[in-house]
Amino acid sequence: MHNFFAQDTLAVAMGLLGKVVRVGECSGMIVETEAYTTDEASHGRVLTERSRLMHETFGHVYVYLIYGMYHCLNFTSDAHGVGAVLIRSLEPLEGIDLMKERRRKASLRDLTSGPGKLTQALDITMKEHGGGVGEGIVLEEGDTVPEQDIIATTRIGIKKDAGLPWRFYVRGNEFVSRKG
DNA sequence: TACTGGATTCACT
DNA sequence: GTGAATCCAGTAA
Repeated sequence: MHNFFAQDTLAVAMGLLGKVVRVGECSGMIVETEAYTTDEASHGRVLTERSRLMHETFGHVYVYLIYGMYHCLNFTSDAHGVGAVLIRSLEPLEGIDLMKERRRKASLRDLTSGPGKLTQALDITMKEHGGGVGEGIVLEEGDTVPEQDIIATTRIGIKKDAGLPWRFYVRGNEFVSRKG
């Protein structure tokens, strides 16, 4: 799995679709990702303390706090460049009751259909930041296909002049990739 | 040292 | 469709 993250970021973002993220007893299949490299919208465009992980590692967990309230889960990528893949949505698989409790939501659809939602459901915070994939946050090969269309219910909140990152998601049994 | 604004979500109209 | 919540990394001075 470590070599998987050495690939270029777009390949990693696409390859993550269908894989399963597990944190403790909770798990979900990745159904939407977003690729960030050195474009205007990416933290990786400049080397800072925060973005150093994107520059210097691959296969590591990159978590940041957004709007002072929500955490976003990324995996760093690209052995020879700068990159990270944002996990935008999951299809809940296991530990659904616990995830509902954390989210205070009854609807399966709303449980992990957004970057801030899934970190809340899986209890992912800054404590996971910098760890290697496979430590607290485990990635497994998926052995099923998504049963329902679950993609992030909100638009990407990137300022207009920054351009838009590549997005990958599953719709039906189809893998879709598009810019923006 | 002091702003500024964001890879979001939710409640409300 | 609109606006508020909330905090810290990045930036400018």
